[in-house]
Amino acid sequence: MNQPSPKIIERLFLYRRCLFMLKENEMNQIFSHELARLSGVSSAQLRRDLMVIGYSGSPTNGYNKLALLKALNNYLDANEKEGVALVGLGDVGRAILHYFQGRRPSLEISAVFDNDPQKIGRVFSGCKTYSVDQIKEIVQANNIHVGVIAVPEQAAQQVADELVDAGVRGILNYAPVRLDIPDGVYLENRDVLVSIEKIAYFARQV
Amino acid sequence: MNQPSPKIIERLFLYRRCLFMLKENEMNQIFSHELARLSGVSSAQLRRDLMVIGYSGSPTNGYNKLALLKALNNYLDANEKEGVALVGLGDVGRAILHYFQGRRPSLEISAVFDNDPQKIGRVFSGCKTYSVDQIKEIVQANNIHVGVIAVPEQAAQQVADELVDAGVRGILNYAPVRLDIPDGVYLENRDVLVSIEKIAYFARQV
DNA sequence: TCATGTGAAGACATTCACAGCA
DNA sequence: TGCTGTGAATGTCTTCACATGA
Repeated sequence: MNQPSPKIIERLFLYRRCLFMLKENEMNQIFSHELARLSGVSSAQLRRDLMVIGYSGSPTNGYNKLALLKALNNYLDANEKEGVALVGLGDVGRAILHYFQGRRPSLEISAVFDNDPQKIGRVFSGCKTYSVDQIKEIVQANNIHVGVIAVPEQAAQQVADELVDAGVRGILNYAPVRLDIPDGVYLENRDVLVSIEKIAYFARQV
Repeated sequence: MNQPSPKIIERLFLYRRCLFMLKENEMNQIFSHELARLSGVSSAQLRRDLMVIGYSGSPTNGYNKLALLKALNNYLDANEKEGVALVGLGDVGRAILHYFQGRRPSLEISAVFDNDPQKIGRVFSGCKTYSVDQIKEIVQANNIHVGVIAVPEQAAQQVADELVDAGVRGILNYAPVRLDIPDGVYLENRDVLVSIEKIAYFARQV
């Protein structure tokens, strides 16, 4: 099969999280409509999505939770631990760092960059802070392929260029600018301003 | 025309922001391919999207920036100023508050809620903090229809229920849980963990 | 009987391609 | 000529509906 779409991948991560939250329960089987309900999707969509990971349930008993979880882990996670570079330690950067660190065994923020001399050299949430001038050096030395941009809009494009130059292949951008990124680098934008405006727009419609 | 899709609305907000950034330039006309380039979409898509706001450009000169901006404002903004309720003043809540406040003339965070007695009653970024027990009272008194949830996952569903009960019609959820929300309330989820996992997944693909 | 897996249909989104106009 | 606005075509995503098997 071709590369599954970002939408499918996102839902697979979501199913995994929902399954994970249930792991404690005594029952170790779950039906597609149950997991679908927890995830907020239709059961047809859940079953269709699961086709891509090649795990099959039983028509009588549904899915085995642990086996499904294992299949999802196997499909979604890297073999070795992966590092993430976080650029910008303002409110947004700090929020991401505190929230993210330690949540996923196979993924960690392994370098943080800022241009505030007060912060450079210090350790936050177990993660050392470097100058933004060192992006290329540190990202390459640590073999990092994922970057999160949480700097003000004026600095975002330059940071993106440096990350890409250093070999980063996926970028999550919280700065409210459209980044110019070469093909082959996966980019998603998370603009709080646009998000809230959009919610407000739809809240207004009858 | 029917209600345009969330995707189209989001891009309209994006076009507006790109136009706004250009406002200073001396030229007051812009071609679809120029604005499309800045926004990172195809010119065909830009033109198609603009159909919904009913603004027409000229084949010779393209679009008039100010007229287009005005048409977008008219289409996207409410007539009166709208209030937003922010629940949770941890790292995420603070980041949103600092970033958002004062950016849009027609939209402001007009009430903040938290359960930390140290914060209740204080004013942050011009915005008074209330106890989460007061959600219904304050949201209704201020005629708020948009809520942003930035509380830990355990508290999120209850906060959502209270917001909906108070009359909120659009929710932006930063807590890493799937919320159960009645039809008619517009919901979007922004889960940092899933976002980064997804980026890492695609960064890994050749 | 009831849930899975999946071909086929349907809904939705994007792109193509061209008429019409200055 | 070169751009806009848009019908038609293409592509993608979601749902339907049913054969299959326990």
